Amino acid sequence: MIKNELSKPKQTFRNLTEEKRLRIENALVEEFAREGYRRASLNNVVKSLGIAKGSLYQYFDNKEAIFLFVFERFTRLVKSMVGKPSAADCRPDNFWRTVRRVWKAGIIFIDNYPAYYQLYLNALFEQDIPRREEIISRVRLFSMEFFGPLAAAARKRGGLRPDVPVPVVVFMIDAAMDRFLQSYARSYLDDGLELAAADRARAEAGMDTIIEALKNGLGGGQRSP
Amino acid sequence: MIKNELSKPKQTFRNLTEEKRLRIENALVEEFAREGYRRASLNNVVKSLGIAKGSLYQYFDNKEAIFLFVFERFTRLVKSMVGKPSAADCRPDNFWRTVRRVWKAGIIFIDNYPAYYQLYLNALFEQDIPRREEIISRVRLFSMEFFGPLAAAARKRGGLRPDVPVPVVVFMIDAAMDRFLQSYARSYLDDGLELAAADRARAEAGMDTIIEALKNGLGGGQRSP
DNA sequence: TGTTTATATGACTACCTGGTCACATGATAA
DNA sequence: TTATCATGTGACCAGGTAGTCATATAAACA
Repeated sequence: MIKNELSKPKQTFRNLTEEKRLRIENALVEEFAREGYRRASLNNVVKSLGIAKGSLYQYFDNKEAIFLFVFERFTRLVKSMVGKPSAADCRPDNFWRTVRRVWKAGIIFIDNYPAYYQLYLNALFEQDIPRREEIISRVRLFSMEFFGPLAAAARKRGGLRPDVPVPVVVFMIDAAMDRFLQSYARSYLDDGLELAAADRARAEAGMDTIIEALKNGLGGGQRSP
Repeated sequence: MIKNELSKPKQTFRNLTEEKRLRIENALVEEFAREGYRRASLNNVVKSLGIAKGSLYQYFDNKEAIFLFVFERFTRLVKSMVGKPSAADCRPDNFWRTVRRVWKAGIIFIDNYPAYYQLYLNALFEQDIPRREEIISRVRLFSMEFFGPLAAAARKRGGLRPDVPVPVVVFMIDAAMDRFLQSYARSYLDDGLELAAADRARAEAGMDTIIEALKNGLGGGQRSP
């Protein structure tokens, strides 16, 4: 995860009272989440906030800077919720427990910040997003950076199959987790798991089934040599 | 998969020569693939085609109808490439071979029709797409309809673990396949598998590793009871 | 030939966008 | 009080959009 700031609001913005700043930040997230980057309308935002268009440009340089600022808040939120691997996470025999912990953090994140999650989905698949590759890999690399070393350690200790390369392990966990969370967040993507209702208990049960299946495989009794 | 047509072009369009019709269809796919639905510009399309704006509206009712028409062509293409389960596909001990066949069909589809695949990705994640839920579930349900019965049969015969429900089996295969194909199609989504180069041979090798891992699990030697 | 019917055209409308700028407001300092 | 400076304002601009419609063209038919 690169430390550099993506975008800095003007001093004027930082001088605002926290209340007003948060009101503006929230309105911006909501708009970008609902409409994506390109279609998001700053006219809309200022209208809903009851401030003048010019004010927004006293706070930020342009639309791109606004988007990057909002996206950076998303990555900060994710990092603060998932954190770095703890000492317990690093014990190789805790590997699947750690997977479960991070996965659950994802569920909680969506419950707490649905708009920010939607913002991320939009960034993932919309074209012409400013510095798109950079901001997406900030999030995607996070997964590899987090799970990669843990998986490598677990594999060395025999907790993971030696014939599956670490990148494939991370890929599969990430793919299952991502798709699961997308289904959880957006009902019509639901694939028959019926997570739509956003019933946290049911979601966790589904998650556990999937993690077990990742660990033990889908195949029948006999293992290949 | 519902049979109803999503959108019908006007008679005028159907009266065109095949050459002109295809030229127009291709230009439309390219535009929607590159820009998504909302930002796609019909002005752009007619300019690049060298026809008049009015002509487009002689062929279709409006932008929505145009998009739905193009998307329907995508679903038709997918269906024609994957087809229905063959007799061989239905043999329970051929389950993983069938997974491999469909997965490979996905790779070939992306190689042959990259714009159509991009169109699908846009539809997946853009907001305010006409009849979005309907058209997405048309594609997603396809996976369940195709693999569901095969998985159920394989599970009954002991080819799949009895403690993993069929929807979970389909979910995991679909999630891995989808994410793999997304990485294959779009380099910056690559998660360390290095499929970016679109090297078909390497892609198939990666696919095989993932399928094996789906089948046998990521966990170490010992199985849970 | 003249007449009807189908298709092609592009100027036009109403509306939206991001961004600008001359000016208004209010607070602080001299 | 007056002067200075940060902040707030909204009319305005250039440029884009989807969609319309009167008119031109061409083809088919009488």
